[in-house]
Amino acid sequence: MLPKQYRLKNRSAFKATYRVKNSFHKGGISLFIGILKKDDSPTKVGFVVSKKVHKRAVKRNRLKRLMRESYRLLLKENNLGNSQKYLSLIFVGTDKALGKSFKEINASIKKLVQGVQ
RNA sequence: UAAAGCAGCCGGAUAAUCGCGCAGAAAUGUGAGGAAAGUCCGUGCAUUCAAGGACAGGCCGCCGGAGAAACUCCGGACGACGUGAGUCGGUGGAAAGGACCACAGAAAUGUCGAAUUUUGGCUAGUGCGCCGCGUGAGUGCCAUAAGGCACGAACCCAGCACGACCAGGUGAGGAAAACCACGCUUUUCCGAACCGCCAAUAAUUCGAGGCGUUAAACUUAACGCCGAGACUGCCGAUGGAUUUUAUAUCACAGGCGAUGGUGCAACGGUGAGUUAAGAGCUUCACCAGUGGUAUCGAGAGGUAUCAGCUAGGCAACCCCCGGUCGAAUGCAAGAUUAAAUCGAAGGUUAUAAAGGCUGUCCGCCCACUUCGGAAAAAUCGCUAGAGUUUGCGGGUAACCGCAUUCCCAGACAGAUGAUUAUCUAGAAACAGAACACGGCUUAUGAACUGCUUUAUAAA
RNA sequence: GCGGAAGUAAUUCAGUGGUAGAAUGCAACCUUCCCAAGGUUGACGUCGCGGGUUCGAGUCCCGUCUUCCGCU
Repeated sequence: MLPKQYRLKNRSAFKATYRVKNSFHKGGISLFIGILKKDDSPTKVGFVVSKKVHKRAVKRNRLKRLMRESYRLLLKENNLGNSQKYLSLIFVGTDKALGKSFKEINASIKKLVQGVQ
């Protein structure tokens, strides 16, 4: 789990990020990007796995934790590239990403983050 | 030894690195389950409403006990299944009444028709088909890893038209819509009441049919009664006919419904007696049910005996009986603080309308009431409880009592994770708290333990 | 978290405890010089799954799985 200042909270913040309609897809994971930053506050991140992806909470939590852990490691290495210019990011997991190992998830997240212009 | 039955145990461990929630000033402590699941029952807790009355309605259903309660648990009774250990059971009433019992069968619980009373009903259907980010076989194109895009029969379907026939018609009054027309207008819908028709049930009456008795005298009358009942079935006592006068024959009257057959089920069953053959025979014996009595048991019920009553199934269809339930909404309940507040409709004299009294009606209440939209922050509720561990006592048990010990998640885009190595078993199943608790149901990996039964072998 | 509905042929839908149906699609044949349309015939079903009640269950009762919808 990330520290609180990096977390995207609040329903309206999620709505605003989706409304920008700037998204990339890779390996069953979608990345939604919000608007550009104006001040120095840290980039906030949300992780979403819908109930439609799988019925069981354990499988959904597993995917969310893997995505979160992968992002945390990249943040720690300071290897996030241009993505830190934006105010908010949302990673959405789909049924294709379900059941994949940490290595595969990590590769997808890395490509997504470094592909941001 | 093998195969079964019942019960129990466990729900990964260790190390390194990088992380998260909560508490705390910090050090540090602590952090998913046996089912946290399904939401199938039952509680607590919270808010709103409840003058009163009537009627509906839900749930439960062998007996005793436990429990806050329960579609809960324990012990027992009875029934069913199993060689057995055991397992399963929504298990009151069919003699208050109604419905249903296909096919087969003579017949499925009782003749047929009409009238009156009562109750219910009085259009089915066919064709064309709006809308729709509704469902969508199939087809085409692009990509060929997944897939994406387009077309799309048919169905659902607002509505429109036609409308057979087994009977519908008149219509006070009310509502909505339309207008060069504002009307004693037109159209559509609802509809009290009346007339008529159809169906059903019960009661009564009448008729038809059948049987018996009596009378007349040869097909009628009077009185009484009425569940049906196949077969070239069985019988031929009684009455009759025939002529061969008999121990005969008769698709004659009549007697019988045993037997055969149908079916899930045929009016308790089996055997004897009686008889012309038989039976439903106030005949006898045994078995089953039912009722009475005695006795054992706390009771469900068991046993014995007498009566001689015999009653189809279905209540997991309606119903009856007994018991029980204030209703609604669920912690996103709700409380406090702060901030913000737009539109539409009806009423504002009274009535009406709308709203409330949270199943319905009567009855009562109200003067600001209803509906829709937008925006949503913090704190509390929130976890010490029908609690956990161990021991003793009571009880067959469920469970209860006393003592002792411990404090053991509390989030709000939502914590308990990732990687590597070793081990059990080269790969650990099912599965993640969201107010709490008691049950039920379902999912689930590997290894192990105890008791019991049956079979086989040996001593 | 709470509440409601559905599951029947390849598809969309009927179905009063008693032999599972309709339309479209599919297959074969007829018709035509050929195709379409039309006509005739046929295959299509564990009534989501598992128990129970009943002589008999798609229908009644219980459990379970899946899908969809609504409230917040």
